[in-house]
Amino acid sequence: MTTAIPTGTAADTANGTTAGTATEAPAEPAGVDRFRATRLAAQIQFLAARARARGTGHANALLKAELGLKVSHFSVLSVAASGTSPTQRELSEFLDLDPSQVVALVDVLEQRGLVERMTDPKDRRSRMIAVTEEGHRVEQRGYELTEASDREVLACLSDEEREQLRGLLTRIAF
Amino acid sequence: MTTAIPTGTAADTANGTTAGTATEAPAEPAGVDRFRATRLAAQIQFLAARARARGTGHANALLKAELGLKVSHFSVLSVAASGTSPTQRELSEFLDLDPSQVVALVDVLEQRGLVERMTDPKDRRSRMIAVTEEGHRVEQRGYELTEASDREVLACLSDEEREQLRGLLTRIAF
DNA sequence: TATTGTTATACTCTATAACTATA
DNA sequence: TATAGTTATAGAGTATAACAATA
Repeated sequence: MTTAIPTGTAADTANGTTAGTATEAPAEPAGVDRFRATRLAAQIQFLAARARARGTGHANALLKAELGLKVSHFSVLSVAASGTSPTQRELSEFLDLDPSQVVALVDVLEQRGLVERMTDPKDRRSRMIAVTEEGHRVEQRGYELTEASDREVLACLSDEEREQLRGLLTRIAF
Repeated sequence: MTTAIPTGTAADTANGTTAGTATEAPAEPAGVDRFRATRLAAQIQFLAARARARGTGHANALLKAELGLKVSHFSVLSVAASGTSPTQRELSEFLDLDPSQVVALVDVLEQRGLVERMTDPKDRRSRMIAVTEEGHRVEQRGYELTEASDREVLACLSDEEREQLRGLLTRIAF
């Protein structure tokens, strides 16, 4: 929905002498692109927010279209499917979600038969989230979709640059 | 509020033989850190969302404490203060905000005397946002605060790495 | 007493539809 | 007719408080 950022903004090089409309001013970006020179637009915080918005929007669209899930659902499912038997409390802490949000997300996943709540025998207050076979299949497909989303949003970067970015973000995130 | 990510998680190297409590297992991260080995936690999309959440949370806290503003208010103010005389429509497009959101944000800024709405003489439907002297002072302070927030959140990176990150994110965001 | 999960609730953010004034 | 701004409103996302079961 909100992925309306027009592509091909700065890629209009190699124009040469094929000037159709008479726009010969050398360095005055058209339309809203002139704000890219703003000092706000150079702040990493601002850029990260934009990049995340694009990424989440794109991934949400892919996941919703094929699996009827959102990124938040997939996050819970993916951690649960990693063989670590997380409790809801742990999911809440690791994914920066409120415990009540985890309840709602697990409810959806459970209703679709993708996960099951199992009481932890070591602490009967806790619920360990186990993933069903179908859940593992959906998680696998969701992973492929989110990876494809990543590649598309980061298509302007080389493989090496993507790994650079992953490394830098990992150090910030943890 | 949500910036409760505990620091000093993986920095416990160089422990040698000073094992106080008998935890001699070589590679089993404690608590919630074991989920960092999840393949979800390696996705750039996931990492960017985390980094942004930390950054926005921190910047919001600083801005609210000293200026009573949020990042979204500062974004509008900062673009308006850049000498580009943006209209609300342009702010909406560049900042990925709904036009109705821009109305509310400009309302707040105007009520505090930081900006003024001026009808564009070339198109009397549009409102150009002009920044007052006080608005420029607040924007300057807000910029310093958000820069400080950036530096603190990115403290784990060297200056060179920060510029690398800025460059990569710029290409993704635009 | 403290904690996990749960429910209900409120608050914020975001998106939509209808209206006005201009074009 | 179409667009900029405005208003009201609905929906999603997020946070808070109270409760039951368990520690």
